[in-house]
Amino acid sequence: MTAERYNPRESEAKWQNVWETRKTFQTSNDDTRPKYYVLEMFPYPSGRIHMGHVRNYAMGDVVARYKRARGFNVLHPMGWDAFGMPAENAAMQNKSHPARWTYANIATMRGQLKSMGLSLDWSREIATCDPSYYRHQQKMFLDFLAAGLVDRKRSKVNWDPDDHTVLANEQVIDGRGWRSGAIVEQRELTQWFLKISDYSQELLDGLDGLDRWPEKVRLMQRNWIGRSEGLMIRFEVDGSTAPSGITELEIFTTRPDTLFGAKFMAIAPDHPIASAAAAENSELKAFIEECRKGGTSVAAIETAEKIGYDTGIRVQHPFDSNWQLPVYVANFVLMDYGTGAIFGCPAHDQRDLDFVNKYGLGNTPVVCPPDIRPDDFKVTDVAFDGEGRLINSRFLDGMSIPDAKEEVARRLETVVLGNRSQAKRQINFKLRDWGISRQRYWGCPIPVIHCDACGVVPVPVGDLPVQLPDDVTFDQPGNALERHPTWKSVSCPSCGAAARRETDTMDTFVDSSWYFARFTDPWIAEQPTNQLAANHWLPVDQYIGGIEHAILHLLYSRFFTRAMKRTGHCDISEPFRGLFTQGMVVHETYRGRDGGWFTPNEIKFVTDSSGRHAYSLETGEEVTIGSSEKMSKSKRNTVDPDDIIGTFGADTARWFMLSDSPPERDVAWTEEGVQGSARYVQQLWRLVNDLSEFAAPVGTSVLTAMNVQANAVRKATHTHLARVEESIGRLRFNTAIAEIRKLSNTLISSIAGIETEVTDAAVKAAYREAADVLVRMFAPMMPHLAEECWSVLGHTSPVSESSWPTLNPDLTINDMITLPIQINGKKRGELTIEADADNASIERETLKLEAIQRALSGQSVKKFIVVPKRIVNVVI
RNA sequence: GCGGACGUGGCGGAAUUGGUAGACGCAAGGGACUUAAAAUCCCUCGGGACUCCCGUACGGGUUCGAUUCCCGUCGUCCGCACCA
Repeated sequence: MTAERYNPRESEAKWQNVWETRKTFQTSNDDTRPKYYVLEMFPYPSGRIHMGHVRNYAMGDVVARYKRARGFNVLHPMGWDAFGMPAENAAMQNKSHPARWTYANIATMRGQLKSMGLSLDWSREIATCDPSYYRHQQKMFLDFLAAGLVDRKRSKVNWDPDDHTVLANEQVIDGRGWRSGAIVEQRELTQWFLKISDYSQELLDGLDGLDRWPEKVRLMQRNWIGRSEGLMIRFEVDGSTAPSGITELEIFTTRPDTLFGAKFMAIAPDHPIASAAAAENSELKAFIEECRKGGTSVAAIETAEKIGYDTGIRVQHPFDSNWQLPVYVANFVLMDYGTGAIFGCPAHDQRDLDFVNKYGLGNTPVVCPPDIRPDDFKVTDVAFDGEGRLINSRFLDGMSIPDAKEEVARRLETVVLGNRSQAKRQINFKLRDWGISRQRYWGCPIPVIHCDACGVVPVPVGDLPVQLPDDVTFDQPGNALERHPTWKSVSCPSCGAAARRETDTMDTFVDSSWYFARFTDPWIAEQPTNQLAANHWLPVDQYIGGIEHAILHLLYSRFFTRAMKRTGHCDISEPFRGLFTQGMVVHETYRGRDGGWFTPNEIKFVTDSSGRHAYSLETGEEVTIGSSEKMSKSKRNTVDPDDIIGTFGADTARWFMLSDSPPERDVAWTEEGVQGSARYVQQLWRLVNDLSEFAAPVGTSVLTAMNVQANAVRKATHTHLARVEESIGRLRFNTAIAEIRKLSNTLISSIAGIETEVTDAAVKAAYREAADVLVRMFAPMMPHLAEECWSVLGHTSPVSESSWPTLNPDLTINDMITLPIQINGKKRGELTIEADADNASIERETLKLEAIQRALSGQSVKKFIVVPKRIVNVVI
């Protein structure tokens, strides 16, 4: 009866082979079952997989295996986000080639992923650095160009001085490059842009429909898109105060209601009027220089002191020709938002208030809070931006803010200034166009040619792909394509004259903006997508990845899918129907007295009455146990998945990753926790072996349970099955695991008393059912162990090919239930009664309870509250 | 500064979404088996003045009933950051 210990090393390799031979996880595009597309964010081939990958792919695999068992045709592919800077850095260090480094890493990591036993369709594997992938990206770039979705313009860009390349706005975090961490500089360059801002409103509206996305991510995208409604107003310039030719100043405001509180105008240092005025004023010129210098450094942004310079220019107030306002150049006004000019109303805008307090321009409140008398309302250091009624504003007095906004808009729309309305309603967005030019070698070449005569000429589709040359060197920084001796030189496709290839490559976020579509038919050579397959499989039903892509990747993909729709590559707009963002894997940190970090492998632990202590294995020195932080090389708190899988097996690693912590939260990797999971693997193995001896043969049907014991087993089986289904459905893997453990605990106690054998047919049938259900329940989490158990139970085909157990809802309902009885909301007793008892009998039986009688101590009952099947509350 | 999330035993967390707070696990303590260890099994495990009372950061409110809803305070974490 005692089975040998389960040996994960042998079993896992064995079953991985079986799955591969049987092509269990290969997915056909012509399958009539309902489709389900589950995808985890594909990895960057950095070298080896880390615990974050293990967690991400374990979760995706549970979903994939569960949905497959439930009868869906599941698409679960894997690929490589293979272009990018680290490959070039590695090539530079090793005097090698980025491709060699990348493909070697892919081979290693593919092997590691396979050792996890993931139910992936490897026949669909893609790598974005492969010409068979990026040629299609080039084709789509040309289609986007033809459709007017691409722009080439000279603009101020974020320059990363370490990586020698440009970064998109989304890739600048706290003034630093997202990858290099270098402080980003501003440079003026001609760059390629994808016109994501054309879709600002659509991308914003689309968020409302993404009800299976985390609210947090939707909010972040909403803020990033940054819609605001307001009014563009042109102020007439007093010609006697301004350089010649300047007649008006156009501003954007969301608070036209506060126009009578205006104290000054402010324009950005790069504003054309500022430049014009600076041409005649060297002091102003110096001030503008100063603003530019300070503008981008982290320190300058943090201190954010508001400084300004009065240009001497004066403008007319739109509602009072006798009222003039001074025009300042101010460092806090941004040229690339709105018109690069504002009017300042200090009483109701903190920034403007700081500014006037510094330059002594005063303030006039024009919106009065509801609970203050207008005469008493003064603003000194804190601007008021709440609700209220208009004051000190002539014809607006007494109005609400929305009414006043409307009134100002209505009036100024009808005023004509220089042949046009003085004001027009305007919606602005923070979202900027997506700069995709990168001055790097290891990326997808932008397929255009520059001809002196014809300008920018697209590469003819027949000439695609524009392939990266192999003979490149990385002995110096910068773009290897730029210094290649011949690659650039081509003849113009249009006129045949000597011309130059574009040497910029695409941002790697372009590569990841459509890979999910390519997976639906990665074989098609003529087109980026097979429309039929793409429209069938997309959107991705469940996408799983890290929160760090909340804006970058997830916003770009939403845009790119719309652009693909517009250019006829697919017929959907939203790529990801359901999104789940998983938490990080964290680990304790260990630090020696000298501040050096220790890896978990270099530590031994001692727990005594004074608590848990860590000591260096080598020197015996006591080491400080620090907080749990994201696993990182710098803090040396990493654990290598290979070691774990080698020691405990993939199932243990997967199980541990899914238990305890809710998936969206960080999980702390602990040695004790892993050992707990490993123990459970053996416990299940013993249980299933025992059950196989007591259970009826495979295929014995359980029609009726004829006795109490069989019935109890069946009820436990179906009750926990129902909860596991519910938990997996909500991606609550931790509670699914708790329910599986409850069932196995129940079964362990149930068979504990059995001495020799079971003779009762009903009980044998119930154990057969319980064992078969149990194994299929944990199969998505621990697929290898499940296969081994399934086979012990006498099944001949793999559990990965069998269907999910059928729930019998009748067995989750009890005839008798136990209701807690409260008196005035405090629990005083319990009542066990028929589940279908009516309220009258519940009340009658409640009053018979001794504990209740005692608690009542003769007082009369005011009210009886019976919540069916939940609780009884007696109010006295 | 603006926006958001969260706060439950020694620890990770659960609570059918307003109905028995602490499921499941980790750690710890006690015991059995063993020459011993590992493995395994059994018991205890929020606090207390222990037929009862207190307890879900703190203070209030709504309710028959609040971990859950509302208001305020404190704390932690995250995102955006001069966006007019």
